[in-house]
Amino acid sequence: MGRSPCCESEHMNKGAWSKEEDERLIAYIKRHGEGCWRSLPKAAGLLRCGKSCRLRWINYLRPDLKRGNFSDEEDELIITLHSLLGNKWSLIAARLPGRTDNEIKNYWNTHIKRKLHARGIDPQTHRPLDYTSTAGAAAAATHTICSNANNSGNKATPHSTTCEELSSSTPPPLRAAKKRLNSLASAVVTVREEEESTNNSMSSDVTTTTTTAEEVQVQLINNKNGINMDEDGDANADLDLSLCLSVHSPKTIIRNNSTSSTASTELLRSPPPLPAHGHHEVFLSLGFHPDARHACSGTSCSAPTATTLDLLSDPSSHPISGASSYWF
DNA sequence: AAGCCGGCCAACCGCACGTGG
DNA sequence: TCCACGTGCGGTTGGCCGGCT
Repeated sequence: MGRSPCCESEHMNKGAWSKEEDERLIAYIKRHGEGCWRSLPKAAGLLRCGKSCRLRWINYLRPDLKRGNFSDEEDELIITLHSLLGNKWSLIAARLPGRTDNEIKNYWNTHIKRKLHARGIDPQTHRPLDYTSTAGAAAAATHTICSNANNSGNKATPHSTTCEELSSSTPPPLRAAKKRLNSLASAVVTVREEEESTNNSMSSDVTTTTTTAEEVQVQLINNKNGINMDEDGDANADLDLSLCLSVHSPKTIIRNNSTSSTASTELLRSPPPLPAHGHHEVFLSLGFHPDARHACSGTSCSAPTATTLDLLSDPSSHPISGASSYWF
């Protein structure tokens, strides 16, 4: 059961915001900053619930919002990110400055879906619409299912049965690992040459076992969620999870923008050399299938249960003086 | 001109998650 | 460990608007 609605008060305004309400909200946030949404309406003299204020600010009033049509580049980026992340609109929005998750979600549903259909692409699987029941199709479907199973909506989908099967067979540590990865996904990724001994709160959780520029195997050890990540990816243990990190430059992502879910496969298969400077796109793949590590580390990433969970990136620039160690 | 229809999008709703007591 | 609370996310709704008949 969820919590009761936050705005059950009978005297709350609902529906479209008036100009005066907008001005009050903007003025208040300019003075006091964002946060404390529950108490904000009263403090700002608004007859709205906190959630409504937050939505109005984030989706409409924020000064850094980009207005106007989506560019072709943004279209392609959204398609690429959706093929990797599924309906994780907030994560996709994080990669498009000035765009909100709501805006991207609406744009996806009203424009891009149609665009992909016109191209003969299934917008959910990113596979050709006539793609039939080959092993590859099954793998792709599973990939999507895994990604979607991680979503919170949990609305029934045409694949819901399989999804439920997968979810129910997912061992608790994996669920915790997914949570963990999601939290990592919003963390800053920094690549530096030195300071390997510098430990932040994450570094006790994550140890890099190799530090080549092209691929990093990551072992999660004894983190606070109680997950034990085994680098071996032992075939006989469901609980043996493996992670792989591959590092790519943003340009490569665009260049490899594919109309199918093989995009990530290609990227993982042949990551380009790290540039000396700049920031990097990092994909995390979590596998709970014995093939997952193998899939991530080389030949194929379309393993049945390899799940690309989140895109890690930091749009702000971070000095990179090399690529010998990674932490986040 | 009026009615219908479909597209668009701001806003809402229900739920999950993180956190602190 | 449990519970309450605040926050954020993704799916859905409903009203507005323009095009068509």
